[in-house]
Amino acid sequence: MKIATWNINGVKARLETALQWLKEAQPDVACLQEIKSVDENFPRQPFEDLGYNLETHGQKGFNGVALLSKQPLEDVQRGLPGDDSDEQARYIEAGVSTETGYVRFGCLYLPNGNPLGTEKFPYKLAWMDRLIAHAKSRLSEETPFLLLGDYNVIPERADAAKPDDWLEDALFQPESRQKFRNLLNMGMSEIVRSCTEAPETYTFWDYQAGAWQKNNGIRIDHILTSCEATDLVNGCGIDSFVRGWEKPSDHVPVWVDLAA
DNA sequence: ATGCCTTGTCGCACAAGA
Repeated sequence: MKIATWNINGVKARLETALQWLKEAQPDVACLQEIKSVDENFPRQPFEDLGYNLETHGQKGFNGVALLSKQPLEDVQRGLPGDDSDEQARYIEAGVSTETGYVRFGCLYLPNGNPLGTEKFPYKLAWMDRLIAHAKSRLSEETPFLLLGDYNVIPERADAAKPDDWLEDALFQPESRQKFRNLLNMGMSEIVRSCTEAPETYTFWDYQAGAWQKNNGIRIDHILTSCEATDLVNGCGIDSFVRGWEKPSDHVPVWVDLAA
């Protein structure tokens, strides 16, 4: 099965682009971020017409995540545990039954954290602590589990075309990168890096200053897998061609193919 | 050094993104 993640930057603005990509890429599961829609206004019908089951966790104007799946979505969980006062819609999790068992996946939109010096950066770090705690709980189940999404973290210098431009940015702070590594040190695998060592592998290009044309990108959309999920990985990819389409998102889809 | 674009909200500009 093919599981993809994509920050679409607005489901209404991206509707035709998203449908076109789904028809071409044919993911079994798609994790969408930044839907920027409340649940009741999400354009469900065109996705359902393509054969997808759909679960959303939205809010007005900003953020918002959604899951699409050709198989029924089971045990849907909205919101990241650990802070009942957090009203930002940034996490949704569910599972699907396959011929070989059960695969569970979390779709995340990790806080940006900029600008530094405001309450936004500690919110990002606290959110990452909650993600680490939740991952620890899920990993203890010793079943195939994936965390896919827009992490808003540049893990290494090689993950930015111009790493020095990001030194004062929340995406590349030592604290952000350390907490990302904490997830890996718990035993999760970062799939794209383990599938390819190709240089200039990015998932985001700013709309401004011709970043796409200059390939001035960063790699911030990631797929992390539990050991049990890592064992199932057949391959992965980045659909960077979507960035060259009309009316693109500034992010592109990233996917993993599982023997499940 | 700043803005460069884009989206959504709602108003005819602004916040937020990264």
